[in-house]
Amino acid sequence: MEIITRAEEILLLSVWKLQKEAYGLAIRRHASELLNREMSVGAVYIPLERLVKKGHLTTWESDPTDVRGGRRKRFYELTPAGLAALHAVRQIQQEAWSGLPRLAFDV
Amino acid sequence: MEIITRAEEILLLSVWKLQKEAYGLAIRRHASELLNREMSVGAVYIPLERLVKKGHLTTWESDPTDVRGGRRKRFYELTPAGLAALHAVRQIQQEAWSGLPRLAFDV
DNA sequence: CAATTTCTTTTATAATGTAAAACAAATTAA
DNA sequence: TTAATTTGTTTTACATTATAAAAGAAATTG
Repeated sequence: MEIITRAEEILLLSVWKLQKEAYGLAIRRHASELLNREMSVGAVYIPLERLVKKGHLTTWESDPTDVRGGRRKRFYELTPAGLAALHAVRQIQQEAWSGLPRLAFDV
Repeated sequence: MEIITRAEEILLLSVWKLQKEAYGLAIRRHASELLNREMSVGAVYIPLERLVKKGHLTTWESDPTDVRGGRRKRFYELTPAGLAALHAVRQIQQEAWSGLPRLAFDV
């Protein structure tokens, strides 16, 4: 199991969280909130495409909506492989954060 | 607060966990166990130096020990800034993993 | 003193992350 | 009906990070 990067983790979780509203700019907004800083456009679309190529996401294009400027969107959805990658990284996190001794300056 | 990468997180946590035995090869062994794969030598020493430069670790050289081949080691220790960076990333993780809806294929 | 072991540093390259610009298509307003 | 505005994606160019592999260094053992 190839371990995903933090950016990939945040993007996969954003797709998961947004459910039927998981398209580029919405994902960017949600991930930016999680990280407490504005992600650039490229920092979202490029990793998203990589995740599709890796099989962690599926993608498709919608029809335009009738809101002002509402052009066609590219939606994303988590695959079982993407979910497995998230579970794998979650497990590593929990292991890494367990059994830590006290620190001199933390007591 | 600049968010650390996953590799940096794993290395900082390894230093924390190893306490007085936190030197290059021992860190490599511990981090490799956490990740379930052998990290290359460069994948450890180069990020460690970066973490020192960023102020997340301090470092010093020991005297040689008297085991076979036991030459001088370079030790590392977590700084308060390094601890703060770990707490920051931990908080982001927990936020990102909360409130996730059920998935069709996970139910 | 040659071989072996432990350990760090360096080098070269691949992969990832990011900002900024360009492009596209829709609605609104003049 | 066309210029401006809005929403959205794609592309480009570059910086940073990750990694393997090789080299270098210093210790003990036979």
